Amino acid sequence: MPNPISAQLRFAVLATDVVCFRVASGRLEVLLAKVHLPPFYKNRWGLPGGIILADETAEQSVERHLKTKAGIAQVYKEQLATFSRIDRDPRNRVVSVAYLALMHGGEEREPTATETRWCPLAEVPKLAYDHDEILAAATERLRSKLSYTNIARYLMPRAFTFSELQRAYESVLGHVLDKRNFRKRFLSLGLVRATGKKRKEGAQRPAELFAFTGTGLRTLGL
Amino acid sequence: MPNPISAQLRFAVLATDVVCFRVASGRLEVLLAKVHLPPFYKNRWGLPGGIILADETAEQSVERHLKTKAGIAQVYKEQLATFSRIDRDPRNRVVSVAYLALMHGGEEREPTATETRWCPLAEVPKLAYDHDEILAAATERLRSKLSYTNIARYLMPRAFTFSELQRAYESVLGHVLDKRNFRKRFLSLGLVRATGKKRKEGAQRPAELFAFTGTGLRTLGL
DNA sequence: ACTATTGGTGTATAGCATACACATATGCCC
DNA sequence: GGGCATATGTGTATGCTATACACCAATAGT
Repeated sequence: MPNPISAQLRFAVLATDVVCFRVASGRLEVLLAKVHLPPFYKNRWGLPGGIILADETAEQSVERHLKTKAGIAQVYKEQLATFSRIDRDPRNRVVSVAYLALMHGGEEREPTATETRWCPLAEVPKLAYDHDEILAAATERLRSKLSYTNIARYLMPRAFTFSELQRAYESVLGHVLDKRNFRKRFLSLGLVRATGKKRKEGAQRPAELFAFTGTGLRTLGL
Repeated sequence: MPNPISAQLRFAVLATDVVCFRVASGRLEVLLAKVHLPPFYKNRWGLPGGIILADETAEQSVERHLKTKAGIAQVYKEQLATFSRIDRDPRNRVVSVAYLALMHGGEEREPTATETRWCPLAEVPKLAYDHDEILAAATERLRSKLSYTNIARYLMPRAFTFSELQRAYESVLGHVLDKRNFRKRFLSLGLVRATGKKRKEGAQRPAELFAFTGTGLRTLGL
């Protein structure tokens, strides 16, 4: 059952897929979207995404699909890679430009559609299409960029404690870090600054609140 | 004058472009292809590339165009990024998946078509489409990967002297390096091994020949 | 044998990443 | 109010890695 649009074509159709991460309750979560496409996929999960229209860029396509499917806007995005395996879509030839998107969990931006959900990375089921591969690429990109950029700023709210920041790192990297060295590194590199405010939360010493310095993504060691 | 193929479409056409580098005579060169497309471009230079067919992946498309336009095959390739600005092609909507390709200059693989040429990076003219931007991205990728991978292996022939390897680095990085530290680094990381052979070339001490160890791309510091 | 040219070698130093243990501020319970 | 539980916050010693730097060696040509 070839799709009538691409069946007449000698060329591929272009789409985008987004791997949107957040850290919530100290866990790394991915945004998933329901895929219902009998006879190939029945009630599977996949990444949100869709066609690139003739009058939009890949990035605009990502924005549109995130907004439409999950009510998410204004998040950090970067292009990941383009996936072009010939049989990656069982219906017809679709080439997909994949994006990595990051947001923070504190802001209570829950998906509007019931057809999307946040899923802890460790519990992601087998996904439709080649989305497992795309997710793996995104995870790898995020992991490595955490070490040599300040990309974590997009996973954190405006103000945060060092414990929260460290938990974000640990949940992405998958291993624990030393508290003192962690703190020292961020402060000596000037990546974060104290806001002067404190957060009281439960029966313990109040934590100082920090914010990332500057704006935008910064690559270290340049 | 809209292209008849894409004019009927709501969607973009997909293409590839390749930035193919080599080091020859101690300079970094890039492969250019002639673009003749009145009234937009008259005898301009651009990157080699072309359409992705319905039955080929992006990588296969790159291989096909490199082979067809310049007679080049069997080179290292990696995906760079996808360029989707709406007006990047003046005729119609074309989204391009750009690739970085590397080869060594020693092998005398000269372009077969007269419509392509090797151009030293420093002398590249203003290119057609958004190819300046693509070239800049490729240069940046190569420069940075040189520092944290053994990607230089694809710019070198099987056996080479340390002087040749260092000249390759210097021509890409654009600055000179210390001979002793350079050598020490490659040997202590086990990236290269001595072949035991020597090359006599002119009125000076013969140089020992080295080869890269292992196979494939290796990322350091893992 | 002398010269010109490129090849080849070692050490000292500074900066950075890592390992590691205890005191502090709060809320809660008795 | 005193003691306890919990998360916050701090400094030093050590090893490794990157860098800076100068001289001798082997050959070809004259």
